[in-house]
Formats: sequence, C-alpha cells, structure tokens
Amino acid sequence: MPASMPLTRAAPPSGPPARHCASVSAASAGLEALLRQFPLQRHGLRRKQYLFRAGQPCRALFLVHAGCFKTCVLSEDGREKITGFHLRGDLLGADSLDLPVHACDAIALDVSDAWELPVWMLQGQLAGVLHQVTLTLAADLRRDWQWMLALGTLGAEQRVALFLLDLAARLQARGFSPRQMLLRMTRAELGNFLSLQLETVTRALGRLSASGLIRVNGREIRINDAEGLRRLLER
Amino acid sequence: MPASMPLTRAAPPSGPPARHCASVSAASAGLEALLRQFPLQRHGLRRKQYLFRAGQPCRALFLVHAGCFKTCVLSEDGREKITGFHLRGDLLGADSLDLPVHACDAIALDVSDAWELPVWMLQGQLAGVLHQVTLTLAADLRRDWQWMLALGTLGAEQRVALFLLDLAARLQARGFSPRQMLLRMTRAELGNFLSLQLETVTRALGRLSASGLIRVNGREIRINDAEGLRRLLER
DNA sequence: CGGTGGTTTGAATCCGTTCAAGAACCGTGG
DNA sequence: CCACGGTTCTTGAACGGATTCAAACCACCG
Repeated sequence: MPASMPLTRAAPPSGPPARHCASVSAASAGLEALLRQFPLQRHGLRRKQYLFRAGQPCRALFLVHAGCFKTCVLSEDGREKITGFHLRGDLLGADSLDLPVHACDAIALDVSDAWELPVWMLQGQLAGVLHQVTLTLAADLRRDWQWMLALGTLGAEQRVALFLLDLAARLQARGFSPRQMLLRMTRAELGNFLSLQLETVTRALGRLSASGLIRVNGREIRINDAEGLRRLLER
Repeated sequence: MPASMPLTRAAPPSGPPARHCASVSAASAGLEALLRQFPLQRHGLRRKQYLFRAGQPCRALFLVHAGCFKTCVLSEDGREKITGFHLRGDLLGADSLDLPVHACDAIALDVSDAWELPVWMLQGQLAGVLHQVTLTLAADLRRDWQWMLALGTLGAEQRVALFLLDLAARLQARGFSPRQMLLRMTRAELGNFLSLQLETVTRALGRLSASGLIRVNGREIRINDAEGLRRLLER
C-alpha cells in the first residue's frame, strides 16, 4: 500500500481553494472567512470520538476545519441512519438551532479538528454569521433532497457511483485530487448512508471496478473514468 | 362516497389550533402569527396549478394558508421526487433562500391558498421573520432526516403506516380529526414520496386494511387503531 | 356514452438482502 | 518481531419483498 495520502487529513490543500460549483461550499466558505478573524475554541478529535451527541444541550455550532465527520440520527427502537459525511468547511449542529438539544450525533471518522461557534455569538454583532447559517441550512436541505431522489430512483451500483462522484467533487472543491481518494468510512457506514447492505456496497464497488471505471483497493479508490460513472446515472 | 369532508380544505378548523408536538408547526405558527398583521398578497390556486417552478426567480416565500401542496425536485434525466406534502402553516420556498431561482416545484393538490412573503421584506424590519425562517429550515431538515431513516430502514407496509400516522398528527395539530382523513394525493404520488411503486402502496394499504388497523375507501382513510399502527413500526 | 386518469389485482421476475464462511487487515501486547 | 483478537472486507448461495408487466375495474367528465 502506498504511503499515507492527505485527502481529508489536516494537511493543507496544495491547489487553490474551492472555486466552482457546490453552493454548500460557497456558503460555508463565506462562513469560514467570516470566522477566521475571531478567536474560536478548537476541538481536536481522534477517530470515533463524538463532537456532540443527540440529546446534549446545544450551546454551539461547529465548523469542520480538518478531517471528516459523520452525522447520524437514531430512532427510539435503535434504527440508525447516517445523514451525511462532512469535510472541511461544513457546518455541524445548525439543524437543531430551534431546539434546546442536538438532534443528531456528530462523530469523527478520522483525526479531525472543529471550531466551536457559540450560539450566543450569533445573537449579537455576528448577525451576518447567522444569515450565513440560514443559507447553509437551505443548501443542506437541497442536498438532502438530491440524495432522497437518488436513493429513491437509483440502483445499488448507481448510488455508489454517485457517491464517489459527489465525494470527488467535494474533495476537488477543497483542493484535493478528484481522482484518487481514501474513504474514511467503512462499507457498513457507506451502506447505511446509501440505504444498502455492506455486502451490496462491496459488490457494487466490485462491479464498477470490473468494468474498469474505478480501481478499488480496500478504502483506497481511484476514479479512472468519471465520465463513464456519470453515464451510469443517466436515464 | 360520502359528501365532501373538510380536512385540508379551506374550511377553518373547528377545534383549537396547533397546540402540542411538531416543532415545524411551532415555528410556523409563530410565523403565521407574526405575518397576520401584514397585508400580504394571497394566491388562490386550483388543483395541479403551480405556486412556483424550479428555475423561476424566487422573489418570495409562501406560507400555505389553506389546502395542500406537494413540492418536488427533478433530475436532468427526468427522475422526479416528491420532497413533501404541505398543509396550512407550512412555509414553501425557503430552501432556495441562497439561490436566485427556486430549486423545486410547488404544486397545489387541491383548491389552495398561499400568502406571498417577498424576500425584500425579510431584509428590512422583519428580521424577526427571517429568524423564524431559519428555525423552520432547521426543522425541515430534521424532518427530512426522519424520512430518510424511515425509507432506509422500514418496509413498504411500515412506510405507509408511518405516513398515515404522520399525516394524522399534522391534521390533528391543525384542528382536524386524526382518525378520518381524505388523501389529497394519488397512489403514484404517495409511492413516489415513500420510494415505492403505486401498486405497492395499494397492496400495503390493502394489507393494513385487511388487518383491521385502518379502513380504506379510495382516498378516504379511517384509522381504527393508531396504536396498532405504531406497533408495526417498532423493531 | 366513450375517454381519461386513477386504482386494484394477479403472476413472473429481479435485485438486494440475508446468512454463512473465509480472507485480509489492524493495532496491541507478549 | 510475530502472535493474537477483533474488526473489516469479500464472496457464495438461497431467499424474499418489491418491481414489473398486464389486465380489468371504477368514477368522473366532457
């Protein structure tokens, strides 16, 4: 196996920062720029550590500064659903802005760093930040809709292909390579997010690999033919 | 078929307005109260009419005042997904607050009435309203997560049961009967929302009906045993 | 009336799940 | 360094629930 790759690690991007597409990034980028001048508390986390838990009082939002997080909701009877994977620039915790407690868990999938943004700060002079938060909420909502659409209309192989394309685009927007990536999540977590069993994820990756569109080596994935992946999603 | 029932129709609720649960309603109720004093333009719509379309410039948000709407997103290759059904008090259009154009279609499923809330109003003295909008966005996001969880972990019968329970609760929160309801959407629309085929919806309703938990007569549904429906969802 | 859109029902098929087993990988401690 | 236990990943085979395709039915409306 090759030496460690940066990707979602703390190492700064080599290329220029986000430039195009994702409105999520656009809003979040604005957020990060706005906050850079304020002295915020930083939270360094290791794998599997919780940034916050559902039910805990939510006194702050968190901006992912490095690493990778998953957020997941839990039903009373123990069913769990991962609602998203989050990279640098993503905002966590805004979903429970109208609640006294967090509505989901946020768990580091890797060595990660998050900036704490106390809610009382949003009330005061940082109303601009609150507005930014509103915009990221809207963008998050639309992103969820896109995944709902995908999960409701695409087969297993297509879902996995879409996930890889989406992740590649997000990595590229952060200055990383859009072709070579190292997944931070297990097959089970990926399956949970895509509403598939982990075995199905494995098989889908296997088939994509067999058709030459990607190369798979455990969690290390190389996209050989992004256009081919996109073509899989049509119709 | 019996005479027309009120339910989501324009007729005012007989009982008291929303009182308990749904945080969505809580936030929206606040919104409606806030706006009642302002002279807003009203839009009366008939079945299948568009309140707004994806791609249209979004100059305003809309508060559902009467009737029932569906919102749906569309992929380039024609796949469609209904993201929600909306009753009185629900806010439409906030999802594209950070965009110049709407991101979804909003279509009346029934004779409906919506209040137009121009975005420029939100900038000025109505900052309080904007804050309310933020809160409803957060609540919407969580609601989406709940449905993602449901669609990813529940079978067809369970999804339909959950939908009926959810709709019943929302109707009750608006002063209507939580036992007797008239669906405003087709089996196909329901199936689309629940990520099922329309035939599957029909069969699921049939099975729930056969087990005595509900009574089905076309779009007219009576919940005989809400607790039994809830029991279906456990585990 | 015929036509249209919506619903129901049946039968065959298919895709993803489930269950089971084994392989590969990882961090840890002897 | 290697042995170890636990986690993660892969692969196979059988199963099952939802889909697909087809047909008939119904209510409503022009």
